[in-house]
Amino acid sequence: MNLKDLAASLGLSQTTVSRALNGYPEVAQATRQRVLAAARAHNYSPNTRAKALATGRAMAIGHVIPLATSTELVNPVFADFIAGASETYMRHGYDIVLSVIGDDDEDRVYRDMAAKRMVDGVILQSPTTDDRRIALLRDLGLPFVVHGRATDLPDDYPYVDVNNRRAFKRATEFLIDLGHRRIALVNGRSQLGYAVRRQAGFVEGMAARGLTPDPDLLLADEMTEGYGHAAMRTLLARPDPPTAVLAASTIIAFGMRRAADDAGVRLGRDISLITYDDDLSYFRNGGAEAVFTALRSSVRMAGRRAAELLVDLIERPHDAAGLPRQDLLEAELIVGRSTGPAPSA
Amino acid sequence: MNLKDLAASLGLSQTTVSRALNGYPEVAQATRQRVLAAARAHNYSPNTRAKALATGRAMAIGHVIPLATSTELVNPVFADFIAGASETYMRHGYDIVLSVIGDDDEDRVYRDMAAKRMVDGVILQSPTTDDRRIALLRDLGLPFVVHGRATDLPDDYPYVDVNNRRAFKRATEFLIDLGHRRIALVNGRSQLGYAVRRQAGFVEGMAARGLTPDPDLLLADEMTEGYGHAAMRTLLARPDPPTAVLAASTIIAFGMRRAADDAGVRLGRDISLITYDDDLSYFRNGGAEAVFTALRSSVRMAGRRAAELLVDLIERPHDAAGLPRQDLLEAELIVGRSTGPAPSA
DNA sequence: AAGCACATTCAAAGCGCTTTGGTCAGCACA
DNA sequence: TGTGCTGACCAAAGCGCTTTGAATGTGCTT
Repeated sequence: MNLKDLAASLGLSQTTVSRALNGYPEVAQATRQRVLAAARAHNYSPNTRAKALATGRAMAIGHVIPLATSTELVNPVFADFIAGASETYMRHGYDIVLSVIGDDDEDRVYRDMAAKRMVDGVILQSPTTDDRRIALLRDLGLPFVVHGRATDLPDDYPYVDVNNRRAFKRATEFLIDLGHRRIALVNGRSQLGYAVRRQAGFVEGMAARGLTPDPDLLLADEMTEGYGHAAMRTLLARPDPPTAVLAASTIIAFGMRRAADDAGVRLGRDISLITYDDDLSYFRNGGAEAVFTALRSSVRMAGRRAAELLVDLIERPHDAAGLPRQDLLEAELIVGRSTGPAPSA
Repeated sequence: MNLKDLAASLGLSQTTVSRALNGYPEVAQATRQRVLAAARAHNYSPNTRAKALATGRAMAIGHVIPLATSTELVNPVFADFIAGASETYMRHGYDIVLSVIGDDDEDRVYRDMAAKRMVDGVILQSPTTDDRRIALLRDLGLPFVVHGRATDLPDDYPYVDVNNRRAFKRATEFLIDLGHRRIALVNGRSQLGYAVRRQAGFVEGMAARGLTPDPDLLLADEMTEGYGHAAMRTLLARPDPPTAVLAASTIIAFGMRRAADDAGVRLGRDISLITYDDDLSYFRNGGAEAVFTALRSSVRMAGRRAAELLVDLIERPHDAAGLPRQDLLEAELIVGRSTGPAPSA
C-alpha cells in the first residue's frame, strides 16, 4: 500500500492525503480523520526511502563502531552507549545506521556516509589524541557529536565527555589519603583521548601531594578482562608491588580481581583498587553495595545526551550561532569494598 | 555531486554514466574508464536513497536488539554478533539498521520495517519458546534469519543456532564422569529458546546416567554478572550445596567465581563449574589456558553465518525451492581449570 | 550500393514521496 | 453585481537514481 493507492481508495489527491498524515493545517478536520483511519486500516506507513529522497532528510544517524585494529575486538561499552542513544532517537523518529569497521578505514566510511546521504549526522566514538576525523567531518559538512574528546586539538566541536582528568585526580587523592604511595594505573590504549586524560589526572593527583608516579607502574592496553588479569599478575610479581591500583574499566577490574584471587591477595586489604565504571548493564558493579570502589558515570546516559545534542544540531543547526555544544559529565566516586588503608610495611 | 552533474561534466547521458558505474556491458571500454576516473576525481558516490527507491533494494539489513523488558539490559553478546554479521555485510555492500527496543514492542518494529521498506531483510534475535515474530515475518514477506530457535514451533524457518541441547548434555556427562551427582544449572531466562534447550540437554545428560536433577538446583534469570554472583551465593548457602554447576554464560561464570572467592571456595577443587562461552572479545575465557572449562562457540561466527544465510536468501530467494536454510553449530568442550573430581564426601 | 547486424549512446518514464503553485466554491462586503 | 478572501482541495514538478525503448553510427554482407 502506497500513498497513491491510499489516495485513490479515499477518492482524494496524494497531496491532501500527504498533508493530512503530516499534520498540515490546510486539511478539513473530517477529511483528516478519514485519512488517518484509512491509513491505520491499511497499515500504511510511508516508504522511508521515498520520503528521504523527497525531503532531503534521511531520519537516520550513523554510528561507527571501531574494531580495535588487528585485535578485532568490539568493546561492550558501545552496546550500552547505543542503547542510551536509541532512547533519544526513538522519541525523535531517527533510525540508527551502524558500521562496524577497522579503525584504519573509518575515513572512508564517513566520506561514504556523507556522499551517499544516508544519514543526517554521525556520532564519533573513541577519538584519538589528534583525531583526523573531526576535521574531516567538519569539511564534509556532516553534523556530528564526539563521544569523548581529542587532546591535541582545540575543543571547538560538539562533544559529550566525562571529566576523566578530574575523576582520576580525585581517585588518586583518595588513595593517597588512605596512605598509599606506590600506585599503579592500568589504563586503556594510550592513543585514546580518555586514556591520556586519565593518566594526566592521575599524575596531577600524585603531584598535588608531592608524589611522582613510577613509570613502571603505568600500564596501557586494550581493556579486556584478560589484560586486567595479566596486568595485575605483572604488578604483583614485582619486588616492590604497588599498594593500590587504578583501573580504567570494570572489565579490567574483574580481570585484576581474578589475578589477585589467584595470588591469594585480597582486594581492599592487601591491595586497593579503584576502577572506572561505565555502569554497563550486564556488568554492574555490585547491587546494593558496590564491589569495587569506583568512578561511576553511566555510558548509557552519555549515549542519551550525545544523541540529544546531535538531534538538536541537525534540527536547529543555526541556533548555536557557531557556539559548540558540549557536555562534560562528572563521575561519582563510589566507595565499595576494594579499597582500604595502605598496609603498613 | 550527483549523477546529473557528473554526466554533464563528461558530456554524456545519465544512462551511460549509470551503466558505466554499475558495470553494464553496453558501454565502450574507453568511456567506462573516463567515467570511473571522473567519479573518483569528484568523489562521487550514488545517493543511497535514490538508488534504493529506483531499484527497490535498500541494501540494508535490520537488526533488532531486544532490551530485556523492565530491566532494560543490553546483552553484550549482541555486540559480537553484529561485529560478525557486519563482516559479511561489508563484503556484500549492505548496511545495518539497528533498532534497540523493549521486547514487548518488537512486533511494531518489524511491521514498520516492512511497511517502510527500509531494509531488505532482518535478523531475529533471542527467540522465545513460541515466538510470534516468526509467523509475523513470514506473513510480512520480509526475508529473515533467526539467531537461535523457538522450541514450540516447527523448525521450518531459516536459522543459525548452536546445538545447545547436545552441548549441555555432554557437559553434564563430563561432570558425572568426574563423580559429580548434585549438579546445578544457572540458566538464562526460561522463556528463551536456548535456555529451554540447555535445560533439556542437562536433564538428558543426567537421565542418561540414571540421575534426576534437583529442581531446587535449577536457576534462571537475566544473565548478568550480578545474577551469577547471587546464584552462586544461594547455592553455596544451601545445607547440601551442589558439587558442580553449569553456567549459561561467561558473564554469569565470572559472577559465580566472585561469589566462590568471597566464600573461600575454590573452583575446580571445592566446586566444579562449566560455562557456556560465546567467546566475547572483551571477555575471553583465558588466553593460552582456559580459565573455565567451557562449551565454546563463537557468537561472532554465528553472526557471520547468519548474515551469509540472510544475504543469500535475499539475493537468491528461489534457489532454496522452499527448503529452509539452517545451520546448527556445535560447541567445543574445552577443559580449563574450573573442573575437577567431585570432592569425596 | 543497399541492407543489416552490432556496438554505443540517449531521452524519458518511473520508483513513492513532498511541496509549489495553482483552482474552485462559498461567503462577506460594497 | 462584482470584488476579494478564505478554506479545502488538486495537478504536476522534483528529489537522484535505474531501466526501457529508441536512435545513431559503423562495418560487413550480398
